[in-house]
Amino acid sequence: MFAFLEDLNDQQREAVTYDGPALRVLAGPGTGKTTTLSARTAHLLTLGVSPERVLLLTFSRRAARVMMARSRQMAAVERRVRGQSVTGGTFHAIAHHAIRHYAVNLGVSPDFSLLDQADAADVLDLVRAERRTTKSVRRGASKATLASIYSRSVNMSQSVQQSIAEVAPWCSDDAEEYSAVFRAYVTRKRTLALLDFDDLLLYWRALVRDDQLGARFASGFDHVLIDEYQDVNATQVDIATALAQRECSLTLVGDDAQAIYGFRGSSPRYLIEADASFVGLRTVTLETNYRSTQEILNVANQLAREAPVGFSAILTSHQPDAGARPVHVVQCGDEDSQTAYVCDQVLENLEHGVRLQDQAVIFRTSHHSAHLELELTRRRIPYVKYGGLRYLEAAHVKDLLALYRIADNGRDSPAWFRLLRLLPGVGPVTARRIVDSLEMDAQLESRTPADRAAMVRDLLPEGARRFFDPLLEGLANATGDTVPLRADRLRSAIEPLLCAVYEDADVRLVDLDALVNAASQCARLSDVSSLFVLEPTTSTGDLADDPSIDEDWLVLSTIHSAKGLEFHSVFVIHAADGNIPSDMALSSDEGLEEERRLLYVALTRARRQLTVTFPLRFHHKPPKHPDAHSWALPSRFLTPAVCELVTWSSVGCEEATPYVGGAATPSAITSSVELLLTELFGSATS
DNA sequence: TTCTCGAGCAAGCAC
DNA sequence: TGCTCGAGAA
Repeated sequence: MFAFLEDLNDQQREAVTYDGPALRVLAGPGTGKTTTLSARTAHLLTLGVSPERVLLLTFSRRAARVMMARSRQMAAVERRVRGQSVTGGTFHAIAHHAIRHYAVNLGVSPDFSLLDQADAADVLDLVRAERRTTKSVRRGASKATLASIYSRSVNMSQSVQQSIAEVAPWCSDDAEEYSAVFRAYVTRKRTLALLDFDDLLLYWRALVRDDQLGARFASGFDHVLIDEYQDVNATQVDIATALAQRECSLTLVGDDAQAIYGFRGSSPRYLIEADASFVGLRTVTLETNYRSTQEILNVANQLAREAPVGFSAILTSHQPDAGARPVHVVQCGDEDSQTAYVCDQVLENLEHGVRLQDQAVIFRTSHHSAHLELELTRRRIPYVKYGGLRYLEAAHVKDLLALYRIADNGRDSPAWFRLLRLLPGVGPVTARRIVDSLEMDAQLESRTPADRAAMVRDLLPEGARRFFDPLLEGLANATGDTVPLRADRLRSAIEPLLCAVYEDADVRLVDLDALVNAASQCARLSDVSSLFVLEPTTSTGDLADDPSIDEDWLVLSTIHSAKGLEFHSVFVIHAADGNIPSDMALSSDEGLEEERRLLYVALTRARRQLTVTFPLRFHHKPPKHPDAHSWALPSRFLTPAVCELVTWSSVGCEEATPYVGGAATPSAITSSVELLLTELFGSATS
């Protein structure tokens, strides 16, 4: 027997050594999912499967990296396998590679640019504006909502009408118009050689379904392993199915209790009903939890038990632990006391030898950490934040990426539009006019980016040329140079412009180094953008200010970004009703249940210490009531039965009453009463 | 046509 | 709190 098999339990070993067409591993949190998947990969390699014939699909680059490194390590112990890596990455990243490779066969321009979410929304907004001949009285969906309606229809293969009903019911009367906008969007993308995230999956699906191309693609792989299968959407299921039909052995790993991506078309039923889709599917269930104390699992189990459906697995801790600390719920007077409490506890843990890196503060939405971040900075506690504002969402980063995109795909109108508006004296009208004339060009496809830049120059107002000339020169000279050289040259070319546009340019320019560095790994400049978009660095800290390696830092993370991670101590903050569950999710039962799973994911990140906090009084910001606040209720998931399993305390407010959540009344009622009183009498504390 | 400034408003999670 | 949109001045 191979050494790495000895450390596994029976179920894990069964999963690792399974030999057949399709395997499903149902693995609750902390049950050794990563270990099992890595060991299975290592096992395959040890049996002689060559690494590049194993395809590992994950939902985050971090997961792919971890898994690939571990399997390599395990296999290396057997001394039979060289340190070569399996093929791995996110669905979108693998799709991207495949489409670049087969672009010509797929009828896609090999120079295509990739639109991220925001880019896609911009293009949609643009085609909508172009179609709006008469001034519509009704105010439509925001461009972001527009994008999510589109994406939903595509990913769930459902009508626009249906998607609107789910996402923006107030727009239901305009379904026809939205469909027309989406048609125009599709056409526009094709003309300009643009692909959005959804297109990546659609084209990949088309590829694997095609008789010849699909066979060719699939023949490159013997085994396909898919992590977090509860988070796949219909398109991804189709891809998996097509690969299975082409004789790839499939391993699906997931946990329906941790399905938290319904908003992008995922559904846990694909995992649950996998036995119907895959012939000969064998199922292995992992139930022993190696992560958390039984105290923590009891709370998670109780939360699970109260779900109307699903949550089949009840977790049992492997750790016999007499002295385990109970789960702590802390009711805080307001946000200040919540923040102070968390900071104090973190420091206290640190004094007891728990490194900051082994402590995490997790929350429902990115901005929930804003208050805490200020205080951490004030107290000089270093931290990294996962999720939230991404490095590549920063304006100046997108500016340089736009230039990179143009350098490869001179047709990329959104990139041109973005770049042109930076120039002094060029506003939306001029930029639009120039982009239009580029698109009108009969020889659109045959011109080089530098040719197009020269055309642009002629259309610019005099004052803008001074800034544009370096760009023109950068684009013109770029041909023939290596990618890193071009990347650096273009960065230099855009610097004067960015200095003129941004007041804090000196800070921003530093960020661009990361882009230039990334270029050294890329075959083409537009891949720099793809690299960042598809395999995003998970924290802003990764790139912005590389914290020195030996430094310790606290982890802040959204619940979504925390999935798959574990920490000695976890603080779940802002666990008030309205935040968890988010009041935006309350319109449907599925929405509410997804929020329950979200809390479940949050709780099960903790190994030894779990603290849940919520501020009783918090500010919110309706117009005209700058000082308004409302009184929060604890999350409705903190039911009496859950509360029996935890200890309660309070800080910054009166004696703690084990306040029972389960409020059927939304916090909006308390808040509206409070608002009225504030309006009449002013704020009580100010 | 661009730019500036103030009023009004909106809201998340992510490849 | 931070952005988008509209009005008005350059």
